[in-house]
Amino acid sequence: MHDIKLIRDNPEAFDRAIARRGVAPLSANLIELDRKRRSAQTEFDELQGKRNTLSKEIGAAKAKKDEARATELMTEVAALKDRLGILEVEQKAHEEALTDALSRIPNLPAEDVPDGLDEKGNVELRRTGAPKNYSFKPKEHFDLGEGLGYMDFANGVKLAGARFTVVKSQLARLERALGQFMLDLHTSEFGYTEMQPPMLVNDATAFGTGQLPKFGDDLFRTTTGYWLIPTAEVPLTNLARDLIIDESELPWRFTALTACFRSEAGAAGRDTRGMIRQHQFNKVELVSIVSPDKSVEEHERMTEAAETVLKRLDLPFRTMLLCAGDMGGAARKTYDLEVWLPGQDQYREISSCSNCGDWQARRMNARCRAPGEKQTRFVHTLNGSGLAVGRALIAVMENYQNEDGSISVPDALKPYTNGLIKIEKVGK
RNA sequence: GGACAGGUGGCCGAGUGGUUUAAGGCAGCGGUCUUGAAAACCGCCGUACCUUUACGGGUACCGUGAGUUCGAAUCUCACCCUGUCCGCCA
Repeated sequence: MHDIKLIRDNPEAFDRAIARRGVAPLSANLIELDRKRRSAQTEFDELQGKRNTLSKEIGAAKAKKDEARATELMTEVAALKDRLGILEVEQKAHEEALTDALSRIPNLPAEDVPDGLDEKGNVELRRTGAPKNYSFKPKEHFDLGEGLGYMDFANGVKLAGARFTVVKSQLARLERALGQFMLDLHTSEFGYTEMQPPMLVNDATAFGTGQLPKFGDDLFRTTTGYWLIPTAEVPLTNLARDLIIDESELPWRFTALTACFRSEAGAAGRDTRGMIRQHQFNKVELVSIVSPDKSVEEHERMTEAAETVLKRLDLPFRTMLLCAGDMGGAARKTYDLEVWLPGQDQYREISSCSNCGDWQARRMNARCRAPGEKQTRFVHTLNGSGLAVGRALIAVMENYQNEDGSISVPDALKPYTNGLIKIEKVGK
């Protein structure tokens, strides 16, 4: 959500900024809508004030038993009614139109975000860790998983449909270990508080983080009107909704391991094999709520927390700075972490860390106040995957595979696997 | 799911159509007093929007939305939420 006052003051700058995201100029329309809204409201307020005064006089006249005077005043007020009704409807209509228009515009890119319309414009910032040399041709995760008998795509289809998988036995154990490891890291070393939020949310919550009104098609919805969360960012960020938080309490840092549900409406045909793109997957999410002057440094800190997961797992990755056209609508600036997948012979996204500035905070009406100050300010919100657990499982499988199709357990996960150090086919 | 009771400012709580401009209290902030503190006393003490160069002025908000009325925290309707009991249930 954008601040109409800012647009009013800097219309050209606003149009230039949204142009970087491929959006046509909007400021002239918005300003006109705002002008109409304000003119209706001003007149409405004045008339309403007049009515309130007269109504009070009616009360006074009746108290004095001056019925003649009261009747006279009542006809005077009655004359205001029609105009008042028209103005109220007009004001509300303009306000709704303005809010709706503003809520559909993506966030403005930060100044240090590069130009570009799609992923080709992203900038590689650094590479960490080097891909291993394999003395054999590394397999993709689905071949490894099926070879071990621990990744069952047929039963995923049987139980649910395409883009669902049943993970079994030692591999399920490994996935659980990954989640525990990540949560422990973020809570004990980076100060995040572990949460178990609802995985079904209402309209207001889905609106707050920006899924609604534009992207409802990407979500699953229950027949009772709940939305299945596409990421724990949605419930965790909305914890700040409708609050005025004392700035001495900030930052708030939350983490959660939840299932995430995505309809993948626009991804037909992409990544159809394997577990890369599922309707349901587990993810450890990081969310920070900070005062407005702290979000830039918090963004770096959060990205470091996500990178640390990959470093501890000794998985090679690169850090990308997304260009203006490739970011999600809520973000001002986004870093993607892409993990090396030797089976696929390429880097694949495993984390995305975004600074949303005040864009979500305005939608949620999430504010803060410095001690002793009267003025409230919108908080800044940040979210990042730390990491996508399903994809981390894939990355471990492909990077730690052995020639015989078994998978070594990374050192960092050994405390979580109850003695299991190698995943291999057991029994029949 | 059924029955009943509720939802008022940061918190408690009064308020069933018009001097209510939401009483009073607590907490908080400032002041007087005090070596300092406490107590006492005095004052301040919500959010947003519109308007104004400014000082200021105005409007809305008593769970949400609609309605009745010249006028609604108060009356009507719908919905949401909370509590208690019953039923069901991990």
